Parts: sequence; structure tokens; C-alpha cells
Amino acid sequence: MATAPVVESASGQRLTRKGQQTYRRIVSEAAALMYERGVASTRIEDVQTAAGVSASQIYYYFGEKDGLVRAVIDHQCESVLGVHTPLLANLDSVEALEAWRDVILSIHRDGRNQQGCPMGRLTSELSRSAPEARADLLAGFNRWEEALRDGLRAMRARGELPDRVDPESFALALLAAVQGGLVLTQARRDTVALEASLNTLIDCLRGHADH
Amino acid sequence: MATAPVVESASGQRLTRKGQQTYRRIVSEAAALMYERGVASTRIEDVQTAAGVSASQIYYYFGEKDGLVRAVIDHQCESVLGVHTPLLANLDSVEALEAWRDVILSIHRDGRNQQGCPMGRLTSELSRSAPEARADLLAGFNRWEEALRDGLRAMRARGELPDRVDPESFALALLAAVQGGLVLTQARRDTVALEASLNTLIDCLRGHADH
DNA sequence: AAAAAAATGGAGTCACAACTACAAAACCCA
DNA sequence: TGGGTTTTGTAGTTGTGACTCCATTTTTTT
Repeated sequence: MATAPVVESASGQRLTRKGQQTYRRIVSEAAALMYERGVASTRIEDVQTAAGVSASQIYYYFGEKDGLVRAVIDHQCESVLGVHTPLLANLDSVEALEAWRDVILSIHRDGRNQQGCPMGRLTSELSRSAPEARADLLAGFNRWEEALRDGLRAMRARGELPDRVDPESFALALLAAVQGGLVLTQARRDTVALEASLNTLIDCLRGHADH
Repeated sequence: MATAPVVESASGQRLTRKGQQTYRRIVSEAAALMYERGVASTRIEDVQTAAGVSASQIYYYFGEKDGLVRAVIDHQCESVLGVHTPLLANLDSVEALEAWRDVILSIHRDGRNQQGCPMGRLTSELSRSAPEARADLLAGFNRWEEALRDGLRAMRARGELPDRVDPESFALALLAAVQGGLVLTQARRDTVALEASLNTLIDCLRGHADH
């Protein structure tokens, strides 16, 4: 699940330091390409060029394309959660939630990362055809949801969250707002909907909290 | 834009009644397949089989695959908006908004339509590679947003909406909640997140309205 | 330093799916 | 009913991209 040290190639061989570097470079370039163009229209040859390796490496390390896609999924989950988990770990106020929102907005603003959420995008493209891809992505979403929920519970413990707001539901609402806002970001090429969506939820929170 | 009567084949020929029937059958079957499996992994041959036509028909009516995809996009936009527009046209109370929510939930509950929103799915798959596909989908989302916004404005006019809720932002928030909830529906294979997300927004509304 | 193990390059195979050509059939209007 | 147009079926062709093979180089281990 984690981007933990890779120890094996597809055929079960140990990897040397150089092998691990190559492995990681391939995954990282493949992830970038698949995010930009989608999985289906990213050819192995594109990955070769981007990572500066030849065809046989990719098959040596990942077996068939599915294996590479799995590795990309894990990579993207870790990459996304690596941004959110630390921010949500110290969720002690509405301001902290706003800081979280600002990070999300800054990532997707100004024409950067306009293909939405890497995890959401992979979910849309793969959840049907590749059952285990869906399972991996779901595990990622569950961790994300959990981080949000724990953060909200911490806020409640500090009295920063009104009683009528349910941390479980609100965590899902925030997650859905991010995902939906980013779907609309793909269509619109701006973050207006994402912003409106997150602000509406946060305002709601404040509205309740103030009274 | 509308599923208005099709009058021409790809090469500009008039269509007879029978031709139009075939045209529509192809679009409709293609839309169903592309929703289930995604655009990239739907082969023309699959569409042939599903629609009971042979290869030449599809190319006769739509030119290359892109043309069929465009037609599918229009079809799905009309299909989705055909559900939402009437429900949102008479948005006179929170109860009406709940009825809208219930329709959405019923469409995606019990294992049906677990591939998310047809428009959202197409957006994720196509928005980057096919610029005009994105434009069509954006136009669809704009109409959807507009329907929501007009509905909310009507609610406000009736005094059913608190002043502090901005119809523009709230419309986008609802739209994002649907899209995000449905992305999570694809991963989770249940509507829990969709439900939580819509309920959180509606509760927010009520919470404000009551005071 | 030499043997073993791992990593790499490049050329080649192969299946599949988009797309075409053309002739036959069905249809529509006079 | 007949002639022109629209619609359909069959049998291709072609380009592409996943995947393989094997010889060579580099790295690790003893």
C-alpha cells in the first residue's frame, strides 16, 4: 500500500539500489503521464521515453501494463494522502480547515493540475474494469475520509464544532466536495466550483458554530 | 446540442425515418456501453453487436469514432438534464430539494448506475484529450448549474432560503456534491457518501432557515 | 578478480480494433 | 411501377501498441 521500499521486480527478483531508482522513476513518470492523458491513452512507449528506459525494463519491473497501473495507483494515493494527512492531523479550528482548503485550491489553481484529483480520475477510469484497482483506490479514500473524520472529532473535542454537525457525515461531505469540485474543475478549467463548494460547507460550519 | 431530430449522416446525407431510428439506436446503445465500460474500452464492434448493425452503418452515420462519442455526449447531457430540469423548475421548498435528492439516490441505489454520473465520467475521461468534448460537457454542466441556481432563487423569492445563503455558490456546492458523491459511489459501490454529502448541505440550509 | 545476479537495449512478433470499399438490398417519391 | 437515393452486409486493409526474446552491460557478492 505505502510507497515503502520496493524490494522485488515482477518476477520476484531482488532489486539493487539502481534498480529501485529506475523502478521509482518509471512509476513517477507513468503517474504524471496517466494523470495528464488518462491511463488508456498513455502508451508504454510514452512511459519509456519519459523515464528514459527501454521497453524491456518496464516489463521486467511491472509485468504487463496492469502491474504498472497498480503501482501508479499506489503512488498517487500516497502522493495525495501525503498532502492531506499532515494538514488534517492538527485540525484544531475552522481556520485550520480553511488552511486545508487553501492548500487544495493552490494546488489546482492557475492552470496547474487541471485534470482533477489523481485518485478521482483513476477511480472514474478504472473502477469498473479493474476490480483490484477499485479496491486500492477505495482503501485510499477510506484513509482520507478517516483523516478528515478524526480531524473533525478533534475539533469537536475542543468545542470548535457544533453538536449538530456529525463528524462522520461532514467528513464524507468534505471529501465529496473536493472530488466533485475537481470534476467541475476539469470541465471549467477554473477552481470556482471547487471554491464555492468548500466555502459553502465551511460557512455552514461557522454559521452553526457562531450561534 | 439538444437531442433534436437528427437530419444528417456524417457525410451530410438526409436521413429517412428508418435511418433516424438506426441512428438513435446506435447512440443509445453506445451511450450505455460507454457508461458501463468507459469510452476507450468500448469497441465499435461492441456497439455493432449491441445495436444490431454492421460496421459500415456506424461509420456512415458518425464518421470516425470521435463523431459517435460526440453524439453520445449530447445524448447523455440531454438524458441527465431531462431528469433534473423538471425537478428543479418547481423548487419551492426544502422538501422539493429533498425530493430532488431522493430521485438522485434512487437512480444510483441498489447496484444500478454505479459508474457515477454519465457526464462526470465522460468529463474525467475526455476533458483533456478532446477539447470540444469538454466544451459540450461544460455547456451541459452550465445548464445544470443554472437550473439549480434558478430554483434556489425562486426559493429565496418565496422566503424559503435564508439571506446568508448565496444561490450562486450553493448551486455549485450542490452540483459538486452530486458529482463528488458519485465519484465516491464508484469506489465504494454504495451511495452512503452521496447521501451524506447532499444531506449535509440540505441540513445546513435548514439549520440557517430555522433561525 | 571472477562468478553470479540483476539491469538494460534493441529488434521483432502478434493481436486487435479502427477504418474502408464495394456491391446488394431497402426505401421513398414521382 | 420505376429510378434515384439511402441503408445495409461482407470482406477486407492497415496502423498501432502491448508484449517478447536474447545478447550485452552493469552491479553485487564472494
